[in-house]
Amino acid sequence: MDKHYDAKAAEAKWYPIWEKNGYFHAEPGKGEPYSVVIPPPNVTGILHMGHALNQTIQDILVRWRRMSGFNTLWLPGTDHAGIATQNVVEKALRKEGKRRQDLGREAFVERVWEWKKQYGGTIVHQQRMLGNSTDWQRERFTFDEGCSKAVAKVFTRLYDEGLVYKGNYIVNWCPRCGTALANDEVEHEANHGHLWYVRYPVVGSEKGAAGEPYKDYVMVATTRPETLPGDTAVAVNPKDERYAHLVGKMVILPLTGREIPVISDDYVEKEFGTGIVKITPAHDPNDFLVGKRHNLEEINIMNGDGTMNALAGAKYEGMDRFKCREALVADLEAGGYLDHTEDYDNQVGHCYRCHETVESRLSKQWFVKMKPLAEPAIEAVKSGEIRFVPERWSKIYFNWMENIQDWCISRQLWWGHRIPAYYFGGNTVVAETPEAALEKAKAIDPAVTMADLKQDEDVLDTWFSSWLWPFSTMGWPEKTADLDYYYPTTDLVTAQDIIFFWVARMVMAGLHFMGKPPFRNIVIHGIVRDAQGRKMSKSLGNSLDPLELIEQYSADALRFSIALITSLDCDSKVSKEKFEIGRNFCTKIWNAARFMQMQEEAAPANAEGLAAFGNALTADEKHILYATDLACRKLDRLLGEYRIQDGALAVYDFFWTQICDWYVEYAKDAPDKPRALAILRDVFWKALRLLHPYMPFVTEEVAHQLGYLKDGETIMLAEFPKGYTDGEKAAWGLDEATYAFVNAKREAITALRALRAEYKVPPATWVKATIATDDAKAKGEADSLKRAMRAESVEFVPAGSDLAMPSKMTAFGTVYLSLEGLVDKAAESKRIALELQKLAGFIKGAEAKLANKAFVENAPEAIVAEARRKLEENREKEGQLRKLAKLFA
RNA sequence: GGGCUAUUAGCUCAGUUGGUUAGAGCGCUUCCUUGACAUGGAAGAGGUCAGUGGUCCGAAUCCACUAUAGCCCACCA
Repeated sequence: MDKHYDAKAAEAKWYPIWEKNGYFHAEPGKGEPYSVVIPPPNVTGILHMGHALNQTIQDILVRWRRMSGFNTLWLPGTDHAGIATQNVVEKALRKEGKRRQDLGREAFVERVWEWKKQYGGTIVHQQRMLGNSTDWQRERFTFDEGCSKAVAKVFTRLYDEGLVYKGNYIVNWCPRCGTALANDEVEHEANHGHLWYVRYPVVGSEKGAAGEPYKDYVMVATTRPETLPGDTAVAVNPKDERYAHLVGKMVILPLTGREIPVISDDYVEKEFGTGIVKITPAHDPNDFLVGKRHNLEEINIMNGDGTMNALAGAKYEGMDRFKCREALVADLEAGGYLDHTEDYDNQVGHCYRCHETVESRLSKQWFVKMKPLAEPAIEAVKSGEIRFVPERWSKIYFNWMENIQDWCISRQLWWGHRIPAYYFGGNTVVAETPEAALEKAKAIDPAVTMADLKQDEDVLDTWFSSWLWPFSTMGWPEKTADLDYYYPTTDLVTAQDIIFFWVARMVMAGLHFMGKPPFRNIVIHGIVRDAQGRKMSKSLGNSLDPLELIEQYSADALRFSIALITSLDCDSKVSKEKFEIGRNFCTKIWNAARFMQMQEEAAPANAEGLAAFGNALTADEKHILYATDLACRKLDRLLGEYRIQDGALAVYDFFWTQICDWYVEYAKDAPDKPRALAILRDVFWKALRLLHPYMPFVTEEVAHQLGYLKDGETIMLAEFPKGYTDGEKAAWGLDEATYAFVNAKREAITALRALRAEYKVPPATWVKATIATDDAKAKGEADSLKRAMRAESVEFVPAGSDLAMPSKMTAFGTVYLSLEGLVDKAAESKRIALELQKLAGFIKGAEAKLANKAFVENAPEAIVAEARRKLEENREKEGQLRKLAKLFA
């Protein structure tokens, strides 16, 4: 083996082998299925830390299950991402000085497909760098033929069921993207604006003095004066006595002369502003509802691009909405209608894609009725059929589901699934294909031809295809073996920010169209943040690029470090240094492997293997076997509970501390080296397989280097270690007591090393150690202790012996270090005094505890006994120290 | 306004049915380069577990309140 591990070479070598040999590929049929669909990244996307986190978790679970014998499918793919992708291509067009309108719809869509062909593979390539064991033969795209079929089918079916409808509705509208947005595509941000107080004269009021043109008026407060020309009423609260006399009267809309009524509605809050609100049904969602209740006219005064139209008045027509605001305010002031202006902070909606201020706009859109879909989705989580991990997310899910709003699904874009609704002569038909639509149309009017049918211009919200992902990717609406076998999927792993966008809707779609939930467990992880806890973003420039990290530290290092900092309960803060942990661990694994190989070359491992050893093993050998057994069981349990981080920590500690720090040190000078190495060989192979889900590349490379695997074999498909059988454990004499005995022995070794350090005895100096114990087994460890302690002698004296030497108490016995060298008496005396003080504090506490009747009577016996033992021990220690203090006095 | 979460060592975090003197990694201090590994080894310093009150023999852990921070939902023109 080379002195240094070449991660880059190993990673470049193994991934293509895995892929080519079909190790990622799953076939329905045998065994127990385990399936996961990947949250499809945007086809325009590049791999960021969020993906790295998300996919590392999935790959760990998937590799673990696959090795554990499950028939495992991890299904990859990408999302066509309507707005995002269209924006990217439009941007490219702009560089050529063209707009999409110049190309026309068909040519533009063609152009987007070309873009996809050329650049759409970026993220998919990057996912391979991470080591994702996704079944690439099943790679899907939300806009591919099959998924598109599923979308058309779903739309048609919902329409037939009356769950899809087209309605005049107030929607969030992005003037820059030129499309409606769903509620959750709008981000609210703080805005420093103004509140303008405007007088609306009561009809019939007399002209007043200058600056106050009418004597009788109502005053409204508004943040959006530019919508004034669209007002069709002013409203007061029905309980507001101040204005009761006005209700039913008419007022004059300033600058237009139009007369509008004063109405009363609960929506108005008495305390806010003047307690009088202008009602603009076409430009505000609340006003829209008020307008519906009071049968008010809806006057749309704005164009789709954010400019004013003719209904705003000739003067403002064509003006941008913000320009218009300024102009209108100036005119109100000039006309004496503006009373005063206040600063006012509120929240304003912005487009989540392009950040433009969102407009409320009246338009015809398609909607899905969500209530009937939500009810079974709530039930599925309540009943436990679907489980959130961590469980608390279900609360947030319920909260949303129970207050669900209809989903606006039409988008005024060109890139996406075109709505399968066709119009002719005032009729609408909805069908999966144009042919089917024509047939339906003919049933209404036999004379209709294809040329008469006009398909709806809009496309569907991207999430309208994503919500079908778990089954559309498996071939639905066809009946397929995949669906039969792999649906419902087992785990869905995603971040909290798309619970509503995606997860909740998948649950609804799965239950509605498949009659089964799309997945059993929803695993929600945190977001990756920077060292200061800020979200990673391009504009802040605080993003870490996973590809750079792979370049610098290796994919295994990235994966392991991510796993180690991943907590499902909170967001993860990362900085570059964190990835050194993973890299260092890779190096450690490599070096340990080198050590084993070198040792084996010098003294070949016992070839007969572990079975031949019977009950002749040393305590240290039993200990490592026992620890290995524990590690296997522990990791299996932790992964089953989605405790990726705890698992990483457990396997890290097992490998580094148990194997490298202790067992390898033991094996160097083991009494029966071939046997010790044979054990190491077995333990190491188990460790590699435990590590494989976290660090697939280095484990594969080392497994081959060490000859665990031949060419053409892979650790990916090796059995995940289960620990040793009861039979093996009995034959070798593994038990808890021996395990504890060796832990105690290590404690003694550590104690002696600590004594050396405290008394400044150089590590190379041979010392004399004494241990006070009556345990006959302990005495049998003398040789091994000598080596570990670098002691020329280890003597045993009866427990309770009282030697005038520095000592430490351990579970193994009291360890004494004979001081032959020189010691700074004054410093020692001071240090001992301090320690005595500490001890006295503890003894006092422990005595009080044991004097407490309630404790002695109520606490479990073992706890009380332990407390007694501890107290005794510390009293003894105190005595020792006092003696030492005299020695140094 | 409604909901959720967090607060443990200088930093990032464990601590899952309440039970030894609260742990890990990084950082810091001291010592160690005769080969598995300095991307390493040995030892060490560092915490009244945000605060107050309560339940209990016993609380980082359970309850209440307070403070601070963060997230989500809904928004008052």
